[in-house]
Amino acid sequence: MKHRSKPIPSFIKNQRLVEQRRRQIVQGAVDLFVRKGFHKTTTREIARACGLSIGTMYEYIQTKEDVLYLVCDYIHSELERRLTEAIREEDSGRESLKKAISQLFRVMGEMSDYVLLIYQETKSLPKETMKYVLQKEEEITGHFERILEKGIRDGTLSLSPSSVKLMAHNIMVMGQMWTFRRWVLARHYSLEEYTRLQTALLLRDLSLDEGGG
Amino acid sequence: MKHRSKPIPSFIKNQRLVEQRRRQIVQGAVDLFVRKGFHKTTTREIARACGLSIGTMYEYIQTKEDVLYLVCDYIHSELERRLTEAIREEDSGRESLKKAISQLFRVMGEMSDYVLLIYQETKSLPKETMKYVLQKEEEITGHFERILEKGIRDGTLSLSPSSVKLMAHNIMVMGQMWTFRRWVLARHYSLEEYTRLQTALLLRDLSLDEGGG
Amino acid sequence: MKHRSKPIPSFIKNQRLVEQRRRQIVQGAVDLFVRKGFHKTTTREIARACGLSIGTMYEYIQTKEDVLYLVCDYIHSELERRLTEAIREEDSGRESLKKAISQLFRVMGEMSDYVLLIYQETKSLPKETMKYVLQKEEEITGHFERILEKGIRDGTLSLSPSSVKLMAHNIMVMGQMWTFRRWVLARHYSLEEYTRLQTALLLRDLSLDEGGG
Amino acid sequence: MKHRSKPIPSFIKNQRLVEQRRRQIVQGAVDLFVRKGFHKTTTREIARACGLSIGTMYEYIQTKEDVLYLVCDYIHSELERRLTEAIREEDSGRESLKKAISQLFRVMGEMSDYVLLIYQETKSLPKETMKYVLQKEEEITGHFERILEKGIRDGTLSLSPSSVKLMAHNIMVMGQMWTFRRWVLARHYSLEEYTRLQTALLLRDLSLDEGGG
DNA sequence: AATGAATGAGCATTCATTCAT
DNA sequence: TATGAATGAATGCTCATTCAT
Repeated sequence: MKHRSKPIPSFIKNQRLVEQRRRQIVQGAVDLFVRKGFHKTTTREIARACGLSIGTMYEYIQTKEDVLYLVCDYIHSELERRLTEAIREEDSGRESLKKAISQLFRVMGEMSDYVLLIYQETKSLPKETMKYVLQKEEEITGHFERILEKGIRDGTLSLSPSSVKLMAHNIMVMGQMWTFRRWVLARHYSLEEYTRLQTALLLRDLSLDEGGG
Repeated sequence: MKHRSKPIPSFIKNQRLVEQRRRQIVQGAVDLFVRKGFHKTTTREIARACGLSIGTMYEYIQTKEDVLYLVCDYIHSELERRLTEAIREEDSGRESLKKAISQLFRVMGEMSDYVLLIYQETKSLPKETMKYVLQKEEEITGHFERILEKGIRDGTLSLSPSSVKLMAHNIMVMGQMWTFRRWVLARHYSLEEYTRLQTALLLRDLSLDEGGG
Repeated sequence: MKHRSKPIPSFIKNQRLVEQRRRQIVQGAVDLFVRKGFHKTTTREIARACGLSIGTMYEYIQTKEDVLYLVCDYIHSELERRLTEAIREEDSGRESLKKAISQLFRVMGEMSDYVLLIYQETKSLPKETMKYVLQKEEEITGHFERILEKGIRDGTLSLSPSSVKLMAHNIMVMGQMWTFRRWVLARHYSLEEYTRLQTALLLRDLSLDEGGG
Repeated sequence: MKHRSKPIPSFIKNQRLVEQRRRQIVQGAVDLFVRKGFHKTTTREIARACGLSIGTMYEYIQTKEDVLYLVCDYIHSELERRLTEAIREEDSGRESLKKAISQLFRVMGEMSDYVLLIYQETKSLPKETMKYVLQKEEEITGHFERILEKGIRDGTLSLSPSSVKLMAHNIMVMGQMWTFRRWVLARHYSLEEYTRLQTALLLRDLSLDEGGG
């Protein structure tokens, strides 16, 4: 199930330009959304932030919600890109998992504002558009599912097949947890400590001698 | 550190009446917020839903954001009430934890719309008000910390003291996870299955023979 | 088939006030529409012209098109009111017709700007709303149908029944013609001349000795 | 007084090309205007409909209102062309009139959408431009004046000279009436019936034995 | 001659809040 | 205490027109 982005119509014919301008729009909007939230950000602010006139901006989008979608899609793509770059084909399942979890925590630490944004504003998207965003989220979780399955196959991880999906989600949630609860966790743990403790917990759940589910 | 609710000024002297009317307001607003989100709900709609005129409603609040705060506070109180009613003084730490986790998943399943609301709209509160909400959240997590500490003291749970807070948050997050990811989890697991699998995972992490942290 | 006006929702509860304010709105809007046309008149101009703030005006209407409907409905009502006040029960059909035609031309002469407005802007109304306006138009024509039928019954007018409707429309159109073609007719005929000539023509068509249809 | 079309400046030198492109523009615009009205049709839509880029289109017109003028002028020309092709020099006045009326009703029936367009949108033209359109309208009516005069001269029609203009306008209005009131007339009469009844009425008014005006 | 990206003034509409009654 | 009419700044979005290429 390969993810397809929702096509946003544009009045502009030059496709290259459309992509460039939309990157501009996303870059201008993302920090505004993070700082003020989607609803409190005005289209005029977005236009100013991305260096386009309001009229020009609207040549490349149809509604303000399109900007939110573009932002969410960008964040997800960035997330996925950075996650997958840590995965090597030749590694064992367990090794892959270790690296992926480590990268997950690092990336979530660095992109926590953005991840928070997705969780808080996805519901502001039109129903149809929201599905695209949720599907992308599921797809990212899918990478962990595949690592876990590889570990089961090559015997380096222990997990019942029916728990694979759940465990993949658990891993993702532990990553996101830092973004949701940083305001309190950071008072007690550094990101490194947090990463170490949570990784230990997760790997122990998947150890051979103990079994899972 | 006992939680104190943020005092919302009112023009009305009769404190009993203030409380009654605010309960009315919360009951009218909460489902609107769940359904449409805070920003897309108008004060007129809230007034209609709670059976007050717009003028009267504003006698009991100062701003629309006050309603959001009252709603968040109500949800948190309800959450805490239902969580604590499952905890018995005479139980062992391990026994308490089992019951509390079981109750947590049950309550999160039932209140998932409300919990989602808090996570999506807290950021719409004024900075100062937001602190009250986050503090209440932390306080609820505190109940699990205290159960874990009891289990360590009475020897029924195994956990390093420095991991207590983290583990309490992990438990809370596993509860909330159902609200955030229900859209996909529910396609693969029933709430009962989900509860059973996650509880097993959590309790195994805290088992005597395996040690924690 | 009694005409019912389209109900326009309002946020204001006091029905008396709604009617008063809507009269204000109509009075403010009608001359703007006549002078500039519906599309070139802004809601702010209407609000200013009727002495309401833009916000207040929108408490009494839902859309700008509602104002157009209110204006059309007002014009039609005024037209009908002035037409019917010339009709006496005790008159013969022929006598009624003479008076009605005379009054029709007088009223059309006086209200020609307004009548023109209806003809030029009705198509700017939403489909559903347009039906109400057209129905009212038909209803006004109906008065002439009934006069013609009376004349047939009392033997003072000669006309085949199947031509009654057509002749009623012919009469109406001759009245409106002055509003559509005043710019050229007025260069050659005074309204009095015009009325005299057209009335003679119409009455001759309905004379006993000649028969109709 | 021969009608001259209003000259619309163009940046393009090649006059042949200007005329061809303007025909294209009119063909693209006319149905859009009929369907959506002048104000609700955008220049972009017109450009798309006539197969020109927006920039190219503006090489051949100066403003959107120029398109409306071109459309009105085209409709009038078409109207006149089809009307005059039914008139034969060798016919008597009465014979000419019969044929012209018959053709008038036929053409009005076929072009009713277009005729309606002129009546509803002429007022959207700049004052100066509007005069050209009204003059053309008057010129078309002039054809009937000339036929009536011929009938007076050759003794086949009876009409006082002072009523010639009025009667010519009456004829035109009876033709247009079908376009204005088709929505109700068509429910009671077919176009054929309508034509027969109205023609009978008009010819009776002009009969020798009865006199006119 | 043709193109189409850029512009920004302008528009209809909303809605939290106030305050006279 | 309760009411609800009044307010107007603010917002998302449009579109005729221009002009550099």
